[in-house]
Amino acid sequence: MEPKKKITFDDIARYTNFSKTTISRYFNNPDSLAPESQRIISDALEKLHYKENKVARILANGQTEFIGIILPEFYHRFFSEVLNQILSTYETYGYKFLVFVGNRNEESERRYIRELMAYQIEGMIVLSHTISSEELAALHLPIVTMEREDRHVCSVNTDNYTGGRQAAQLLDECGCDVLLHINSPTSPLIPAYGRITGFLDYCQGHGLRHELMLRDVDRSHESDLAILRELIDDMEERYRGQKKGIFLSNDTLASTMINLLFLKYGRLPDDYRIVGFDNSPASREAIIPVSTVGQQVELLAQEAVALVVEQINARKDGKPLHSRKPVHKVIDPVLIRRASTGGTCANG
Amino acid sequence: MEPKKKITFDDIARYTNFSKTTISRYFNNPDSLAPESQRIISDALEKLHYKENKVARILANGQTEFIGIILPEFYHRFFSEVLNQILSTYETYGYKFLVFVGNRNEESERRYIRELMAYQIEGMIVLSHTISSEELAALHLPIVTMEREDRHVCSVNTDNYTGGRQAAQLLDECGCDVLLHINSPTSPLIPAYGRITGFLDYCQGHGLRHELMLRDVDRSHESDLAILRELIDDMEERYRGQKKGIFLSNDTLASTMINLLFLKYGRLPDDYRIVGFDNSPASREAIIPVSTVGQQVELLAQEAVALVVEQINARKDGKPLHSRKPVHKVIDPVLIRRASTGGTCANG
DNA sequence: TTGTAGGCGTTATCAA
DNA sequence: TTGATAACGCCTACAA
Repeated sequence: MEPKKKITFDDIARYTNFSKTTISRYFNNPDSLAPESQRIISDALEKLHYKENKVARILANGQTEFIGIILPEFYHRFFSEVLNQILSTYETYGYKFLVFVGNRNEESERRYIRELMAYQIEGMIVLSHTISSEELAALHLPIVTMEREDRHVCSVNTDNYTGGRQAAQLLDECGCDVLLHINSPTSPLIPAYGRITGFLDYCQGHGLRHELMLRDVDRSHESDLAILRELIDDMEERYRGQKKGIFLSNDTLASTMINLLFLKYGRLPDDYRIVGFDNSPASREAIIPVSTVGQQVELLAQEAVALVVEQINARKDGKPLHSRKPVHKVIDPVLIRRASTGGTCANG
Repeated sequence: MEPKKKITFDDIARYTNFSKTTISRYFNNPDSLAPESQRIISDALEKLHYKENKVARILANGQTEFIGIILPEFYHRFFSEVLNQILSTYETYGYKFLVFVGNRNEESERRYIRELMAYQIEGMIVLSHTISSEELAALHLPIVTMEREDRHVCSVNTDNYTGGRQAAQLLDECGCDVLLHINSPTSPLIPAYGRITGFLDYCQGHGLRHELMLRDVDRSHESDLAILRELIDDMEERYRGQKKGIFLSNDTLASTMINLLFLKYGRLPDDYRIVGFDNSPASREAIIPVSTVGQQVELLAQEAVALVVEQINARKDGKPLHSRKPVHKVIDPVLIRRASTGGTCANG
């Protein structure tokens, strides 16, 4: 009962008086075997405690069933949640995931990619952003990116632009006198930039007083505290007595903002309305539940994997990978109204 | 320049007039080649755009450099942070990680394990808890568990018992009249149970008035809110006018408790002292920074991987895996004093 | 310092 | 319905 030596098809073949080929068929095309043979082989596998070896199978048929994942970091819940949802698709597609977290430089990310290629991954999902989509496309591999520059590869992203508009609209409906958007300086090539343009477009289109406040947020909680404190002082001076609608680039930041106001006033003052982005746990668990533009992370992840798998299958059918332009799927955001904008009703 | 066909050692050998063996040596033992030969081969690799194939190498030498990981879930930051830190050890050891999240039943977890074994993983790190350590040990594979029952396999865990004592001691030093510990019903086989015994032992050893409040917390934020509200009412009735030191089983719960008190009183009342567990971002980002028994997650992860790698290496040296009893490494918790217990000083 | 030959455990191709 | 044989791409004695 000690499984010292590995049992191979050869052993099964010898034991059953079939050939290796037949054993292989038992796994890959069982119905081509006589029912009786299937039983015999099945029994032998049991008796000899056979354990399959996918490495050998890969070498023979080229299908690793591996998809590589490269994440930039784990600090933001968004990334760990995306990973969680991607991993969950194992139940649907059976693909296994080789995961790298590339919180370093360009060169180390190239090493990750080289390593992934060496393991013959069939596709890749990229959320890190140091490698250009052009370079990624040159790998000639099914690739899907999320939340990053994606001109030359397929991608799945939240409709950030609509999200930005929704946030502005919600604050507008709350009867705010001035709409503020706090974000970090963002490249127009990155999907999240749409939050800014969506916000601005809505405000301009509706003739709303507004202001874009770009600061270096999201570096650390401590620096965020300092930055937000300063912004609060600034706002209270310049918009004294006016109802301020603040749209922050993520829920953690929004929650921090609410905490600061709470510390100052013992409650969320009535001349403040707050909206975050993501619908992360932070928005639900904040001292005041935060209204937020929710990303459908589960759907994002599912579509990303689906899009990679699609490309993998197309390729198996001999279709060239780049016959058509890259596909950019867009997922609707879901506006979630909570207490930070006056509860589930929208009338402030 | 289209890399249609894969370049193999054969191609390089033909191109350079060396044998396949020599090409192989270039990768595995380059110094056994003449410097001139190295140059020639190196150039050829460049010119032909060779890309290594680790699957073939694995089949030949048996070393996948894969470590399997099974996590129970991703909701608690602890798990995503552990994963993050485990993945980061790639830079140190070069092992790649195949990750499964087993938020389902026993049978699906067995499927994960079977899949991992099929890919010839060299070791495994297990944080999920549906499969007994006995069954894990029977895999005859280097295994390390964390935060779960570990009688028959190696493990790395925080010294939860000491953590429980530290929490109690801190509350004691704050001059609390009564010490409360809120936790969910926990099996004594799980390391986290030590938090309870540590807390109780300290209280009993020092003759402190105390109470253990076991409730079904951690199911969802909403139910946690309801449970904690009830507990607050209960405490305020039974310990009216007394200084209450509350030790909660994790930072998220502690933060929620503080939020509720804040909502009730507009501040953290002076007759409350709060301590959490983990030192997760939630403790820093709470409206009042939460004192906490910090887990050294980076260290935990490093030690876990180190312990797996140790076993892998020992095995390569022909040593039997179970020559000795399983090793249980214990990592010290780090008490972090913050505002929820009156700031960095311990005297309340 | 380099080469020859066999093997790793499957799958694929042709036959029977 | 089943088999024989040659891949798959690399590694490892053993030789030279």
